[in-house]
Amino acid sequence: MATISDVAARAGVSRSTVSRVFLQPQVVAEDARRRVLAAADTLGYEPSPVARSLRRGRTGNLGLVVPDIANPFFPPLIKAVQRQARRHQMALFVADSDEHADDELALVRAMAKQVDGLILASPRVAEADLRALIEGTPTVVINRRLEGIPAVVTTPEQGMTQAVEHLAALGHGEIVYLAGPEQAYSNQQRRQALENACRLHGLRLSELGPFEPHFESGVRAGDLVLAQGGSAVVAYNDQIALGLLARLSERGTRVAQDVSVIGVDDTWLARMASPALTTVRVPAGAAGAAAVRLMVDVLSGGPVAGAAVELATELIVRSSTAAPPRPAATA
Amino acid sequence: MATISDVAARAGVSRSTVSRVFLQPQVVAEDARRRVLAAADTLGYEPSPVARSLRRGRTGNLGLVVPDIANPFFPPLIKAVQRQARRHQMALFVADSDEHADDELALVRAMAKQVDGLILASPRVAEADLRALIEGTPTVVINRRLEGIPAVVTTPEQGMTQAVEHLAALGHGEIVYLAGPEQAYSNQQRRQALENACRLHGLRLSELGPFEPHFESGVRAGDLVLAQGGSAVVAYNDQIALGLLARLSERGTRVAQDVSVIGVDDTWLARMASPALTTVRVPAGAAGAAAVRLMVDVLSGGPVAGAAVELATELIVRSSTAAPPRPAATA
DNA sequence: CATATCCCTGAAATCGATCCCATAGTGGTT
DNA sequence: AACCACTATGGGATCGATTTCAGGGATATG
Repeated sequence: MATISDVAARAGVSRSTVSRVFLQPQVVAEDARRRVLAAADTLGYEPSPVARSLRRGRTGNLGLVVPDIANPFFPPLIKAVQRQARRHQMALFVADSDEHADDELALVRAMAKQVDGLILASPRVAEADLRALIEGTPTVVINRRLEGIPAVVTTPEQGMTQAVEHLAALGHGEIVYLAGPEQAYSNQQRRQALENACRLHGLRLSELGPFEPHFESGVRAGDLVLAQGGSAVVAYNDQIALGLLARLSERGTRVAQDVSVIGVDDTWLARMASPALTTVRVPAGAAGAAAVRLMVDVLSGGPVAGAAVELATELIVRSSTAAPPRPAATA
Repeated sequence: MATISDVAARAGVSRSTVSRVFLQPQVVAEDARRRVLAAADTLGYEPSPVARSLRRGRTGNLGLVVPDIANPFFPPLIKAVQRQARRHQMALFVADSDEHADDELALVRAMAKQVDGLILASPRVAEADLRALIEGTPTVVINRRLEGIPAVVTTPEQGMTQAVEHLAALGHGEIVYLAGPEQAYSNQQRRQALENACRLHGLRLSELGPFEPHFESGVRAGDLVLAQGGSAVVAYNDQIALGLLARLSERGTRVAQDVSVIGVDDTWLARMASPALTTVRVPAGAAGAAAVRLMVDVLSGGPVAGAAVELATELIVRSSTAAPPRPAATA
């Protein structure tokens, strides 16, 4: 690989000049600039990002840690982050923690020193560990609140309220919540929103779980729901809801007619399921983009220590919800 | 952030000694080692990966570029690569090219100099561009053959042959192939395998497309299939097949009974669809792991220039295939 | 006691760039 | 002619580590 010195020698200028040609072309004389570019071209020279990072103290890279790439909620978020990062001339490095706190820590540790900023989506790590680790690395979290750390959170209140109203309007009197991972911030948030809405509209709420946010968990939940009875189910996320849908169909229960099911996230799977899944849309892409914007503010020294961007959610009604089989106490 | 000099000063040793404590602890005297570790601990020192990379000429990072993280085929591959990389003490950086050749080039360019090796999954980039870009960066490709570049390819022959045999045995006399992106190596490979198998078993083969490998393409394909008629369809991948399934159901056509559908990839969606999708399993995880192993060989100077690992595929029969509605010419 | 051997340590060069500072040269102004 | 302002360039320190090489000191050997 050619270095800046090689180019300088070939172009008959100093290293400084070569450097300038790439950083502030305007200040270099037309003549010298052309010679440098020609030399760089024939030598196939490109500035070493590593050396540049060392000297500058910035890498131009952003890191993103997600709990599970296979969860269809995250790809749109990742894509949005990548697009937004590119817009600010930064490259994005993504890592997957496999829903595992230890791996998450290891990943954060590996990344922290190689990126200018770290975006953590739905981190599971214990707060103390996390704080210790990101000491010195600008960090933005998505879907978790940590005092003093800028965050983007989606607020389930609106969506969950709409969901409860929707079910109440259809005549349901009680709701079963299929809980997500106990330590997940989103789970606590969603449960709380659901509780509040139910209290407000006089619906009974029961809970099953916790479940890992996977399709298989939903399948397992299906049997529990059938055993316990219940006409309306709200799942922690679409994946669980879809597993539930599959299992209910398998066991001869008609989704919507017999049991109404609502998911959360509105991943593309919700649309493709049959029946199409009624779900609370969570703006994943918007959250990712907002996180990058926050990060940019942080990096440019903005006073955003505890800033939090809140993004609303909304219910998307499709075909997995309907009036309960035997009219409940509507009147 | 504390530097090696800070630690050295605090521990009362030279920078060399500090460095050695982290690289070859055995050669440092017990006493000095303890002092250094203590100093490092209180200062919260960790060697700067950037400086280390510059000096060593290696970053300890691997890069992986995939065409679409949202395609459920890739997450298992990504996870496998990440796991395998970790096993070799390397961190993995993932980037998504959005099925876009230009973006892919830009990503490769951004990554190339910051990683020790690059793994390109199903690259769409034109061969010449690619070769120019990876000049000087050890590269392994997955699902594409490029003379002289080590590769891991999945061979559709076995799976496609089994698929054709399966359909033929059920009594189908012709197959419609829903093609993937024209320039995709996998598409050419799969079409070819299908052609050969059809010729061998005397089935007629027709083709629709090309389609982008998305659910929506499959939906669109559904109408084309219905218009043209045909009792058996093989799609480029599961996503297209699932879109097809959804559309056929929507239009009142019963999958399996009226039209048999076979996908390729065996992503987890194939299992969850209803009816569950018969599909050709492509070992994504194994491919990822194999790619890392190849990469490690390359990096350790092994003579693997043109090496190619081939991974077989197999048909997984589920519920989307059945005998054609009116018995075809079986006897 | 002199010398060889082995361990441990530090000095200094190096990786490839950036960037501050000094200066040579040019042109304009009085 | 003297001076100023300004532009383009080069020299050299620097980022934070690794690594080679040489040497000091302790121990063993003759």
